[in-house]
Amino acid sequence: MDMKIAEDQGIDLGGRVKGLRGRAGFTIKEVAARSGISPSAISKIENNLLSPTYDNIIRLAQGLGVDISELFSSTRKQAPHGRRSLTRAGQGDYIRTRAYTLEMLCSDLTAKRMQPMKARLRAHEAREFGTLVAHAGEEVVLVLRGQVTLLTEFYAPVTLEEGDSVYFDSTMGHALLSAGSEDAEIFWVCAADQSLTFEEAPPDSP
Amino acid sequence: MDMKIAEDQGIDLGGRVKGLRGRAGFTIKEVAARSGISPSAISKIENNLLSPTYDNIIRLAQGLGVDISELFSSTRKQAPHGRRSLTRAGQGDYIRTRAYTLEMLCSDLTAKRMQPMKARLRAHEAREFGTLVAHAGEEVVLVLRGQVTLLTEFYAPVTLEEGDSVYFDSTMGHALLSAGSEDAEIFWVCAADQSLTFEEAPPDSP
DNA sequence: GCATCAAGTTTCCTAAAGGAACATATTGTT
DNA sequence: AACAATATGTTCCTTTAGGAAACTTGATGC
Repeated sequence: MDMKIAEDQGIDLGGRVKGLRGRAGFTIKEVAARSGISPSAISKIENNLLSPTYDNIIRLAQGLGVDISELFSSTRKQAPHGRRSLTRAGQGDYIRTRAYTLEMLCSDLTAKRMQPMKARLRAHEAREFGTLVAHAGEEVVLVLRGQVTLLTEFYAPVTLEEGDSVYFDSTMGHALLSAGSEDAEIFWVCAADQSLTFEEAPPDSP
Repeated sequence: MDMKIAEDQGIDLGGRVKGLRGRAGFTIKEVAARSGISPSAISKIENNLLSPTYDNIIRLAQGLGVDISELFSSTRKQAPHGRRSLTRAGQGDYIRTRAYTLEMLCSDLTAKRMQPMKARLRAHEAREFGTLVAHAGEEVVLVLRGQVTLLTEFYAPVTLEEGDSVYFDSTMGHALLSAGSEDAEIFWVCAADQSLTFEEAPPDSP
């Protein structure tokens, strides 16, 4: 008696493959011919008797004529429903970098889609900053106090006044400076691709 | 004499994993602990000596803290690189709903990962609001002016003062009210997963 | 210098992937 | 009903995935 695999993760690749194949109107043989995988292996995959390797996952997606993401939980891991985190003014976690003093907000929540911060911009000149920073994701900035200069790789510098907001792609090099004599303060939200989803991956031990 | 695999498809999973791991600052052992895969297997994967199975691909992505699509080349949702949008104070697009007056910011950019808004909360009583709203995504709120009451499905109401911020999962029913006598004003960022990267999957019909 | 510890690799072995051929549904045709 | 037809499942077997532990390699003490 063979044991089923992979279903214990709640993924059910087999059902997904069977569904995609059925919707496309292919037989197992056809998918086998189109993918280069043997019919027997495809049958086993559909019955969750076999966990295909990386190479065969790529071939299988080709054979089914679907995007690879269709073979993985397209319903992205649903974040925990119903979380809430409150940070009172000034009560965040402070981090001091070369150019910024950051107050990380709601940092008790992990695996967030966004990271909100307040920042004091201590740099007033571009040279204080060094090179522009670039990383995956997108950012929103609202000026809370003072004037802010936004430097970006592909645009001329622009100065923001209190209440102004800006949205930009952070894969583009960027830096924020105080434009006035005082340090400016901003509200800053970053959306990162790869939120640090620290999740245990415990095999269910019976 | 071992042969390399998978590279013949031009995918180079190993290099990709190595890059992702390096960027995240993990050691092989750390990824092993986070993923539940043995260090030796991860080493082999990085050197293209082993093609991981479906289950281990999922675990590996978890261990690296990245989305599965990061491990496949084809499925790169291309975010436009280098966009920037500026909205001066008061110059957003105004939308008036039953309980809010919203100023949509940076609305000239489409396919954003986040939607920033300013909102005036015109409702002062829960009954003015009706039922709680719930939708996919996560939200950040910063109180700019006045006092705000946040009603949520699973928590007791809480009152926020100026400068306070809150993060919550918007799949949980929620509503925002002005707690003081004046209408409160907030900065509001919503992250929705609208990343509908749907691709044609045309079977070559004979 | 040697000892030590950490990061990564290799070896050895077992358990699982996956192909070829066979076995069993399932469906249509007379 | 029997008989083809094809579609799917199973068995047997070889190759490969992947874990445990031994082995490099490199950096840091003493």
